[in-house]
Amino acid sequence: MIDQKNPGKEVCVDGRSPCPVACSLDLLGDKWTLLVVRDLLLGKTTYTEFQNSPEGIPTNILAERLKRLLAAGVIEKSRYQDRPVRYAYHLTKKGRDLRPVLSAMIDWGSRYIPGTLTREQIEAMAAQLSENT
Amino acid sequence: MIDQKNPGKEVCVDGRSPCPVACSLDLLGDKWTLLVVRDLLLGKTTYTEFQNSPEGIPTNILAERLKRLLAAGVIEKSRYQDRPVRYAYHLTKKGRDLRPVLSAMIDWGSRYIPGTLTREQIEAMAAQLSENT
DNA sequence: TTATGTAACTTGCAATAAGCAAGTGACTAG
DNA sequence: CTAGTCACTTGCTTATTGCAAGTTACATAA
Repeated sequence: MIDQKNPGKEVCVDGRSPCPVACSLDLLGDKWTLLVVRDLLLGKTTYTEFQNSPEGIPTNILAERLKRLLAAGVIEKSRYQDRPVRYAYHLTKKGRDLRPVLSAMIDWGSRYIPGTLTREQIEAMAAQLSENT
Repeated sequence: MIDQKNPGKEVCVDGRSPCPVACSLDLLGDKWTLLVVRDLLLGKTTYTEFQNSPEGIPTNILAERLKRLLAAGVIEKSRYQDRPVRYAYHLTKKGRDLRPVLSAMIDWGSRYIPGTLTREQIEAMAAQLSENT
Protein backbone atom coordinates (compact mmCIF):
# COMPACT_ATOMS: atom_id res chain seq x y z
CA MET A 1 0.00 0.00 0.00
CA ILE A 2 2.60 2.46 1.06
CA ASP A 3 6.21 3.23 0.32
CA GLN A 4 8.07 0.84 2.57
CA LYS A 5 11.36 2.71 2.20
CA ASN A 6 9.95 5.90 3.60
CA PRO A 7 7.29 4.93 6.08
CA GLY A 8 4.99 7.52 7.57
CA LYS A 9 6.69 10.36 5.74
CA GLU A 10 4.49 11.11 2.72
CA VAL A 11 1.14 11.90 4.22
CA CYS A 12 -1.88 13.23 2.39
CA VAL A 13 -3.50 16.44 3.58
CA ASP A 14 -4.76 15.76 7.12
CA GLY A 15 -4.63 12.05 6.49
CA ARG A 16 -2.95 9.12 8.14
CA SER A 17 -1.08 8.00 5.03
CA PRO A 18 -1.16 8.59 1.27
CA CYS A 19 -3.47 5.60 0.87
CA PRO A 20 -6.77 6.60 -0.74
CA VAL A 21 -8.58 4.03 1.38
CA ALA A 22 -7.20 5.43 4.63
CA CYS A 23 -8.00 8.99 3.59
CA SER A 24 -11.50 8.08 2.43
CA LEU A 25 -12.10 6.44 5.78
CA ASP A 26 -11.02 9.61 7.57
CA LEU A 27 -14.12 11.20 6.06
CA LEU A 28 -16.49 8.28 5.59
CA GLY A 29 -15.33 5.73 8.16
CA ASP A 30 -18.14 5.62 10.68
CA LYS A 31 -21.59 4.13 11.08
CA TRP A 32 -23.61 7.10 9.83
CA THR A 33 -21.94 9.14 7.10
CA LEU A 34 -22.49 6.70 4.26
CA LEU A 35 -26.11 6.22 5.30
CA VAL A 36 -26.68 9.92 4.70
CA VAL A 37 -25.03 9.56 1.30
CA ARG A 38 -27.29 6.56 0.66
CA ASP A 39 -30.36 8.64 1.47
CA LEU A 40 -29.18 11.40 -0.84
CA LEU A 41 -28.62 8.89 -3.65
CA LEU A 42 -32.18 7.68 -3.06
CA GLY A 43 -33.43 11.20 -3.60
CA LYS A 44 -33.96 12.39 -0.05
CA THR A 45 -33.02 16.02 0.45
CA THR A 46 -34.15 17.42 3.80
CA TYR A 47 -32.96 17.14 7.38
CA THR A 48 -36.23 15.56 8.49
CA GLU A 49 -36.12 12.99 5.70
CA PHE A 50 -32.66 11.88 6.85
CA GLN A 51 -33.91 11.72 10.42
CA ASN A 52 -36.89 9.61 9.41
CA SER A 53 -34.75 6.87 7.92
CA PRO A 54 -35.34 3.66 9.83
CA GLU A 55 -31.86 3.55 11.32
CA GLY A 56 -32.76 6.56 13.46
CA ILE A 57 -29.69 8.76 13.32
CA PRO A 58 -29.37 10.99 16.40
CA THR A 59 -30.07 14.60 15.48
CA ASN A 60 -26.80 16.05 16.76
CA ILE A 61 -24.84 13.48 14.79
CA LEU A 62 -26.85 14.18 11.65
CA ALA A 63 -26.13 17.89 11.98
CA GLU A 64 -22.43 17.26 12.48
CA ARG A 65 -22.17 14.84 9.54
CA LEU A 66 -23.95 17.23 7.20
CA LYS A 67 -21.43 19.93 8.19
CA ARG A 68 -18.53 17.59 7.49
CA LEU A 69 -19.87 16.47 4.13
CA LEU A 70 -20.52 20.09 3.26
CA ALA A 71 -16.98 21.10 4.25
CA ALA A 72 -15.60 18.19 2.23
CA GLY A 73 -17.55 19.24 -0.85
CA VAL A 74 -19.52 16.00 -1.00
CA ILE A 75 -22.87 17.76 -0.62
CA GLU A 76 -24.26 21.25 -1.04
CA LYS A 77 -26.98 23.03 0.87
CA SER A 78 -29.57 25.33 -0.62
CA ARG A 79 -32.42 27.34 0.78
CA TYR A 80 -35.26 26.23 -1.46
CA GLN A 81 -37.88 28.30 0.30
CA ASP A 82 -38.00 31.39 2.51
CA ARG A 83 -40.92 31.97 4.86
CA PRO A 84 -40.71 29.46 6.38
CA VAL A 85 -37.05 28.77 5.72
CA ARG A 86 -36.46 25.32 4.27
CA TYR A 87 -33.20 23.75 3.21
CA ALA A 88 -32.40 21.03 0.71
CA TYR A 89 -29.22 19.02 0.53
CA HIS A 90 -27.88 17.57 -2.70
CA LEU A 91 -24.87 15.55 -3.71
CA THR A 92 -22.15 17.24 -5.72
CA LYS A 93 -20.33 15.30 -8.45
CA LYS A 94 -17.84 14.24 -5.79
CA GLY A 95 -20.75 12.92 -3.78
CA ARG A 96 -22.51 11.19 -6.66
CA ASP A 97 -19.23 9.47 -7.48
CA LEU A 98 -19.56 7.60 -4.19
CA ARG A 99 -22.28 5.52 -5.82
CA PRO A 100 -19.87 2.68 -6.73
CA VAL A 101 -18.81 2.42 -3.09
CA LEU A 102 -22.42 2.15 -1.92
CA SER A 103 -23.20 -0.16 -4.79
CA ALA A 104 -20.41 -2.54 -3.81
CA MET A 105 -21.63 -2.48 -0.21
CA ILE A 106 -25.17 -3.33 -1.30
CA ASP A 107 -23.87 -6.30 -3.27
CA TRP A 108 -21.70 -7.52 -0.43
CA GLY A 109 -24.22 -6.92 2.32
CA SER A 110 -27.18 -8.45 0.54
CA ARG A 111 -25.11 -11.52 -0.29
CA TYR A 112 -23.53 -12.09 3.10
CA ILE A 113 -25.82 -10.57 5.70
CA PRO A 114 -29.00 -12.59 6.03
CA GLY A 115 -32.21 -10.60 6.25
CA THR A 116 -31.01 -7.65 4.20
CA LEU A 117 -32.73 -6.45 1.07
CA THR A 118 -31.34 -7.19 -2.37
CA ARG A 119 -30.30 -4.56 -4.87
CA GLU A 120 -33.52 -5.30 -6.80
CA GLN A 121 -35.75 -4.69 -3.78
CA ILE A 122 -33.92 -1.48 -3.05
CA GLU A 123 -34.20 -0.24 -6.60
CA ALA A 124 -37.91 -0.98 -6.62
CA MET A 125 -38.33 1.09 -3.46
CA ALA A 126 -36.19 3.89 -4.83
CA ALA A 127 -38.41 3.98 -7.90
CA GLN A 128 -41.51 4.25 -5.68
CA LEU A 129 -39.87 6.99 -3.67
CA SER A 130 -39.24 9.17 -6.71
CA GLU A 131 -42.77 8.48 -7.95
CA ASN A 132 -44.20 10.10 -4.83
CA THR A 133 -42.52 13.44 -5.54
CA MET B 1 -34.53 1.99 1.34
CA ILE B 2 -36.96 0.54 3.80
CA ASP B 3 -40.59 -0.34 3.94
CA GLN B 4 -42.24 2.97 4.73
CA LYS B 5 -45.50 1.35 5.82
CA ASN B 6 -43.85 -0.64 8.58
CA PRO B 7 -40.96 1.44 9.82
CA GLY B 8 -38.44 -0.04 12.20
CA LYS B 9 -40.17 -3.39 12.31
CA GLU B 10 -38.29 -5.64 9.89
CA VAL B 11 -34.77 -5.60 11.17
CA CYS B 12 -31.89 -7.81 10.03
CA VAL B 13 -30.09 -9.92 12.61
CA ASP B 14 -28.51 -7.48 15.09
CA GLY B 15 -28.80 -4.68 12.57
CA ARG B 16 -30.38 -1.28 12.54
CA SER B 17 -32.56 -1.96 9.49
CA PRO B 18 -32.79 -4.49 6.66
CA CYS B 19 -30.60 -2.24 4.51
CA PRO B 20 -27.44 -4.05 3.39
CA VAL B 21 -25.51 -0.79 3.62
CA ALA B 22 -26.55 -0.19 7.21
CA CYS B 23 -25.77 -3.77 8.20
CA SER B 24 -22.41 -3.72 6.42
CA LEU B 25 -21.55 -0.55 8.29
CA ASP B 26 -22.38 -2.23 11.60
CA LEU B 27 -19.40 -4.47 10.90
CA LEU B 28 -17.15 -2.33 8.72
CA GLY B 29 -18.14 1.21 9.60
CA ASP B 30 -15.12 2.61 11.39
CA LYS B 31 -11.70 4.00 10.62
CA TRP B 32 -9.72 0.76 10.99
CA THR B 33 -11.57 -2.38 9.96
CA LEU B 34 -11.34 -1.86 6.20
CA LEU B 35 -7.65 -1.00 6.50
CA VAL B 36 -7.04 -4.45 7.94
CA VAL B 37 -8.98 -5.95 5.05
CA ARG B 38 -6.88 -3.83 2.69
CA ASP B 39 -3.68 -5.22 4.22
CA LEU B 40 -5.00 -8.75 3.88
CA LEU B 41 -5.87 -8.14 0.22
CA LEU B 42 -2.31 -6.91 -0.26
CA GLY B 43 -1.01 -10.20 1.08
CA LYS B 44 -0.13 -9.29 4.65
CA THR B 45 -0.94 -12.05 7.10
CA THR B 46 0.52 -11.44 10.56
CA TYR B 47 -0.38 -9.26 13.52
CA THR B 48 2.90 -7.39 13.31
CA GLU B 49 2.53 -6.74 9.61
CA PHE B 50 -0.84 -5.10 10.26
CA GLN B 51 0.71 -3.09 13.05
CA ASN B 52 3.53 -1.93 10.80
CA SER B 53 1.22 -0.37 8.27
CA PRO B 54 1.90 3.36 8.09
CA GLU B 55 -1.47 4.34 9.57
CA GLY B 56 -0.31 2.95 12.91
CA ILE B 57 -3.33 1.09 14.24
CA PRO B 58 -3.33 0.91 18.05
CA THR B 59 -2.61 -2.64 19.18
CA ASN B 60 -5.72 -3.09 21.32
CA ILE B 61 -7.92 -1.96 18.45
CA LEU B 62 -6.17 -4.28 16.02
CA ALA B 63 -6.76 -7.22 18.37
CA GLU B 64 -10.42 -6.32 18.78
CA ARG B 65 -11.00 -5.87 15.03
CA LEU B 66 -9.37 -9.20 14.23
CA LYS B 67 -11.74 -10.84 16.72
CA ARG B 68 -14.73 -9.18 15.13
CA LEU B 69 -13.72 -10.10 11.60
CA LEU B 70 -13.05 -13.64 12.76
CA ALA B 71 -16.46 -13.86 14.44
CA ALA B 72 -18.08 -12.47 11.31
CA GLY B 73 -16.38 -15.06 9.12
CA VAL B 74 -14.52 -12.47 7.08
CA ILE B 75 -11.10 -13.82 8.05
CA GLU B 76 -9.68 -17.03 9.47
CA LYS B 77 -6.73 -17.56 11.79
CA SER B 78 -4.22 -20.37 11.58
CA ARG B 79 -1.20 -21.37 13.58
CA TYR B 80 1.42 -21.73 10.89
CA GLN B 81 4.23 -22.54 13.26
CA ASP B 82 4.64 -23.93 16.79
CA ARG B 83 7.75 -23.17 18.79
CA PRO B 84 7.60 -20.26 18.70
CA VAL B 85 3.88 -19.98 18.09
CA ARG B 86 3.06 -17.84 15.08
CA TYR B 87 -0.32 -17.04 13.60
CA ALA B 88 -1.40 -16.11 10.10
CA TYR B 89 -4.65 -14.42 9.13
CA HIS B 90 -6.29 -14.91 5.77
CA LEU B 91 -9.44 -13.68 4.09
CA THR B 92 -12.28 -16.11 3.56
CA LYS B 93 -14.39 -15.89 0.40
CA LYS B 94 -16.67 -13.51 2.29
CA GLY B 95 -13.62 -11.38 2.99
CA ARG B 96 -12.16 -11.53 -0.51
CA ASP B 97 -15.54 -10.44 -1.82
CA LEU B 98 -14.99 -7.11 -0.11
CA ARG B 99 -12.47 -6.30 -2.83
CA PRO B 100 -15.03 -4.34 -4.92
CA VAL B 101 -15.76 -2.12 -1.92
CA LEU B 102 -12.06 -1.36 -1.40
CA SER B 103 -11.61 -0.97 -5.12
CA ALA B 104 -14.37 1.63 -5.33
CA MET B 105 -12.81 3.48 -2.40
CA ILE B 106 -9.43 3.52 -4.09
CA ASP B 107 -10.98 4.99 -7.22
CA TRP B 108 -12.91 7.62 -5.29
CA GLY B 109 -10.12 8.52 -2.90
CA SER B 110 -7.39 8.77 -5.47
CA ARG B 111 -9.61 10.97 -7.62
CA TYR B 112 -10.90 13.31 -4.96
CA ILE B 113 -8.35 13.38 -2.17
CA PRO B 114 -5.19 15.18 -3.26
CA GLY B 115 -1.93 13.53 -2.32
CA THR B 116 -3.23 9.98 -2.34
CA LEU B 117 -1.76 7.25 -4.48
CA THR B 118 -3.48 6.06 -7.62
CA ARG B 119 -4.67 2.51 -8.21
CA GLU B 120 -1.69 2.02 -10.54
CA GLN B 121 0.84 3.07 -7.90
CA ILE B 122 -0.83 0.80 -5.37
CA GLU B 123 -0.83 -2.17 -7.72
CA ALA B 124 2.84 -1.64 -8.48
CA MET B 125 3.61 -1.69 -4.77
CA ALA B 126 1.43 -4.73 -4.20
CA ALA B 127 3.38 -6.53 -6.93
CA GLN B 128 6.66 -5.63 -5.21
CA LEU B 129 5.28 -6.80 -1.88
CA SER B 130 4.48 -10.27 -3.19
CA GLU B 131 7.86 -10.44 -4.92
CA ASN B 132 9.62 -10.14 -1.57
CA THR B 133 7.99 -13.26 -0.15
C1' DT C 1 22.68 -18.93 32.45
C1' DT C 2 21.46 -14.54 32.21
C1' DA C 3 20.21 -10.93 29.04
C1' DT C 4 18.13 -9.24 25.15
C1' DG C 5 14.76 -9.67 21.56
C1' DT C 6 10.44 -10.81 18.95
C1' DA C 7 5.46 -12.06 18.18
C1' DA C 8 1.03 -11.62 19.69
C1' DC C 9 -1.48 -9.99 22.61
C1' DT C 10 -3.84 -7.84 27.35
C1' DT C 11 -4.66 -4.25 30.80
C1' DG C 12 -5.36 0.44 32.67
C1' DC C 13 -6.60 4.87 32.02
C1' DA C 14 -7.39 9.50 29.95
C1' DA C 15 -9.50 11.66 26.01
C1' DT C 16 -12.73 11.69 22.41
C1' DA C 17 -17.06 10.53 20.28
C1' DA C 18 -21.74 8.64 20.40
C1' DG C 19 -26.37 8.55 21.97
C1' DC C 20 -30.41 10.41 24.34
C1' DA C 21 -33.56 13.91 25.88
C1' DA C 22 -34.83 18.37 26.04
C1' DG C 23 -34.72 23.04 24.41
C1' DT C 24 -34.58 26.93 20.79
C1' DG C 25 -36.07 30.12 17.02
C1' DA C 26 -38.44 31.04 13.00
C1' DC C 27 -42.53 30.51 11.07
C1' DT C 28 -47.58 28.64 9.84
C1' DA C 29 -52.23 27.24 10.50
C1' DG C 30 -56.32 27.08 13.35
C1' DC D 1 -52.99 32.69 21.39
C1' DT D 2 -52.19 27.76 21.11
C1' DA D 3 -50.34 23.98 18.84
C1' DG D 4 -47.33 22.20 15.34
C1' DT D 5 -43.34 21.77 11.95
C1' DC D 6 -38.51 22.30 10.44
C1' DA D 7 -33.84 22.58 11.32
C1' DC D 8 -31.11 22.57 14.43
C1' DT D 9 -28.34 23.26 19.40
C1' DT D 10 -27.22 22.19 24.22
C1' DG D 11 -26.34 19.34 28.18
C1' DC D 12 -25.19 15.16 30.00
C1' DT D 13 -24.28 10.17 30.35
C1' DT D 14 -22.25 6.22 28.37
C1' DA D 15 -19.35 3.91 25.10
C1' DT D 16 -15.39 3.75 22.14
C1' DT D 17 -10.54 5.31 20.99
C1' DG D 18 -5.97 5.94 21.55
C1' DC D 19 -1.66 5.65 24.15
C1' DA D 20 1.55 3.48 27.18
C1' DA D 21 2.94 -0.21 29.64
C1' DG D 22 2.78 -4.98 30.92
C1' DT D 23 2.48 -10.16 29.83
C1' DT D 24 3.51 -14.82 28.03
C1' DA D 25 5.96 -17.85 25.32
C1' DC D 26 9.70 -18.82 22.97
C1' DA D 27 14.62 -17.82 20.48
C1' DT D 28 19.12 -16.32 20.00
C1' DA D 29 23.67 -14.32 21.61
C1' DA D 30 27.11 -13.64 25.24
